[in-house]
Amino acid sequence: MKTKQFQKLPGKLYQRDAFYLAEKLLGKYLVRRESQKYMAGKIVEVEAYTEKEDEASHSFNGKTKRNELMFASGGKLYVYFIYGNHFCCNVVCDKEGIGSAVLIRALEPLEEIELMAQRRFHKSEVSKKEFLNLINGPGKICKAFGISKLENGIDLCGDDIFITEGEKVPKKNIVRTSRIGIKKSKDLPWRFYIKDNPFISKK
DNA sequence: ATCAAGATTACCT
DNA sequence: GGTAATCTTGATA
Repeated sequence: MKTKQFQKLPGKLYQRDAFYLAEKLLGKYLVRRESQKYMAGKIVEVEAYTEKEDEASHSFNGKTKRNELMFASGGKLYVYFIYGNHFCCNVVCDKEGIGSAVLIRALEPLEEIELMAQRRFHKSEVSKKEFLNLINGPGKICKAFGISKLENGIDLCGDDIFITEGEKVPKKNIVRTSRIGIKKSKDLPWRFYIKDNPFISKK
């Protein structure tokens, strides 16, 4: 695969806070290994969720069985099930005991696009429109990458799911807005995406 | 034991 | 633009 030349992000990067990590993850490559295949996409949209002053965060009311991964040491994958249908994946960040994570909201397809298309549309050829909609949402990413409850807690420093160095995104190309799809804490500007990228989930 | 909400998506007009 | 589908979780409305 073309992306294998890139180095995995160092584990200590995930120990930083959610805002630092959210911006840092833009332009990096999320890679999912399945036997010999490596699916990959460029991270183009993320959201930060923290424990304090964030009513929309799963961690706001403290640790529960569902959200305990958010309180783990940074560098794990936190996967949750929502609306009876969809999984969403988050990068756990900060130190052990701090309940924060970065939601991966949208990717630009890079590798194993036919496999992603199979998972999403049950066919390997996609139209232009289907290509744009392949992994431009948190539920779609998990469907295409085959991420479910089984992947909850995976260590991103391992070989199954990891994030590599990718493309440098200049500060001026990072847009910061309020988050999407939540009712509480709507006004906090904790969503970040790459300016003018066609694979953003929503304007 | 019961219930309402939810970090979404696809399909409708 | 609007909403049904679908089910796990956490609080007890």
